[in-house]
Amino acid sequence: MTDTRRGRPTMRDVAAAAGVALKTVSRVVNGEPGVNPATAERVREAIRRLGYRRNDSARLLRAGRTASIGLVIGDVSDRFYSGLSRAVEAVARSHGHLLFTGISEEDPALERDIVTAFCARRVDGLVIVPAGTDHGHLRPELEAGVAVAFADRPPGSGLEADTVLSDNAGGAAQGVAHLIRHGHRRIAFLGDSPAIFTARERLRGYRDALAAAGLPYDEALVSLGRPDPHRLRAALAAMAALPYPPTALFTANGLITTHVLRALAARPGPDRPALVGFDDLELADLLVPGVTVVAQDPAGLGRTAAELLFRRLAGDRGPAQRVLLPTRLIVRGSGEIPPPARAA
Amino acid sequence: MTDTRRGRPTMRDVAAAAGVALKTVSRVVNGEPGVNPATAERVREAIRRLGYRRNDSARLLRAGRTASIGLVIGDVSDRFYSGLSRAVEAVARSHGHLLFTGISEEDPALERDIVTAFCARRVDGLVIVPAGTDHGHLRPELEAGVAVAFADRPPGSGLEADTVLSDNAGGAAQGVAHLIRHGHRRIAFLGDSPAIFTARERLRGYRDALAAAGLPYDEALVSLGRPDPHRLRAALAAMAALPYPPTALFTANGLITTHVLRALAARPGPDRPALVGFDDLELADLLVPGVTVVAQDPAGLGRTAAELLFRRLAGDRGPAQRVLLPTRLIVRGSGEIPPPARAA
DNA sequence: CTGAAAGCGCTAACAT
DNA sequence: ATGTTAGCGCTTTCAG
Repeated sequence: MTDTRRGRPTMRDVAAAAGVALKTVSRVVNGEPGVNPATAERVREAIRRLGYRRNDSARLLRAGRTASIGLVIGDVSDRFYSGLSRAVEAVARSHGHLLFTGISEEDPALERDIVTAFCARRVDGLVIVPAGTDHGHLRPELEAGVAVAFADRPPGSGLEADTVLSDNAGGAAQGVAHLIRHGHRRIAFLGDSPAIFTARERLRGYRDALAAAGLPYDEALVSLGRPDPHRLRAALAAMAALPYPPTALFTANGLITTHVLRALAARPGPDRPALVGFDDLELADLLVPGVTVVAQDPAGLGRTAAELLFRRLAGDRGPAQRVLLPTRLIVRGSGEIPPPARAA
Repeated sequence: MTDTRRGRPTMRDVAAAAGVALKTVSRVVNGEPGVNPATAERVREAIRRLGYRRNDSARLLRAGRTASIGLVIGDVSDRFYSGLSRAVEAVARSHGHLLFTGISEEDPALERDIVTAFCARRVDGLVIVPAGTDHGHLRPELEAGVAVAFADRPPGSGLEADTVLSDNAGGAAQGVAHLIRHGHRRIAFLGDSPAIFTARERLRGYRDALAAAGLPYDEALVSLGRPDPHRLRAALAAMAALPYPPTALFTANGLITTHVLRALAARPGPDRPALVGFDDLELADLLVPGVTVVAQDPAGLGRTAAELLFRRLAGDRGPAQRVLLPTRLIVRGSGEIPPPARAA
């Protein structure tokens, strides 16, 4: 009732109320030594009466940093991104930083807007899962001292920055080799658009595994493009109509795996192809057969990227690091279906 | 090379470089009228040369707001929360606000810490999915003008604030009624701890549906507690050992549904109970049978809460609103299994 | 059209 | 032990 002054009480108000100087209030608020206990109590009393809370934005402006970092991802509602986010948030918290989250919808222009907005707020650092391929606009920020770490995909345009990736090629190779080990010789690859780094890497792993087993690379067994149900159904139908259809499928990301599983369920046949997917799925163990996958570690990507970031913020000036996180093959049944006798 | 002055260039630097006053730079940067085009060009040139970017944190300190809001959720890596987050982010963006995300891990103390940290930064508003039951600490913030909206669960301790909820009781009643309609008379309820608002509400819906059908409420068929696999398996076993075991299950949240599905899969019997779950699951359509669920709309909760928040920020001083969002029954098979003949 | 001065809320540096 | 001054980077008066 007394304080209908627009807005919240400031240190100045507290000082006036307690009959001391501004700086004394500051000392009490920050627990600095050199304040007479009685005075301190008077100040605390005033703080309580006025409901004073320190304004950290103002404090940090003075300090020249913001104790906040920005995270840019494609879509929180995706399992992969949300696992990554959670880890970044945890690391940020443990370092006393707040986290801004921005969603790029995998749109390079939007990603750039978000990054710009974060930098305008002077975030101390950025963790980016890049949608764009040109990150030249970040160079001035880097030079100005903003720490940047990339996760899941490397930055474009030769920017030097810490980067944490899954072993996409190795994981895909592992998955394909698993199918080969189970007797398959005609293995289809259903992947995302080759414009996407991880998609290219996984395709590379597929080719590596084929080559290592002395199997030919057959373009008719490879379909790349947006993870669209129609496109995938058409691709599967085309492959099924081949003289020697594939006996196994490698689906190169989680969304593709689910769409393909739906397509297979919609057209149940006697010779169900084996399937190994990249990315783990919730309930994958409850499907029949269970879905064998190459799982990556989204939380590990986020945690590692954030930790690299804070190492930079702590003063590390070493050369940019590139960390590769291993993947893990989870055997559940779908990848162990043998090829039909006549096709083996 | 020229500018090794610690930190980034400021308006003052630009002014010096362009040979104008600070205020003129401010005018150019903010597109204010009343600057001679030639002068403006000189300023722009200096901005380019120095790589100047306005510091929004400083600008906003002056403006007395932060153009940011805080979101407090239990766990981004949960489907429900991530859908909600995504919606809140979108609304924040559309209003030119940045979003801080804080993860409470459903821990009231942590929630409070996060809220306090957000308020110390002077966020303009908060969207909270409350874990705590006491939100008295928010009263001063509300009085200071911070807008607050609650989502999914109401605030504790009689705080008056906009709240958006799912129709938990109605949805649960709908799911249970569906089972009753399919001939079930002994329906188990497997729910979360009654300490949780949504768990209580869903239990209420269960009882309502039973009452509406003239069926008795049998405590032996109700199990409440943490969504722990062991606890749930034990509960299911105890119910199966009853003289008249349940012929259908209502699982009151997504996690419980998945644990129960796993338990049922591990012990396949002839008389598989029907099942309806609260919360939709990814791949629920691909299980056999498909999982019938009562789906809520996490994005709707987030969007609505954020919109209410921005309405407040736009000046709405009306009484606190409470919005109830409908749920939707999705029929997929598990909820339509009839009771065994002898039990009907 | 342009600029000087004051101040947002706070802290660091220096008095007293 | 306490207070004064200056200033973080910007915008809002108000004067020229």
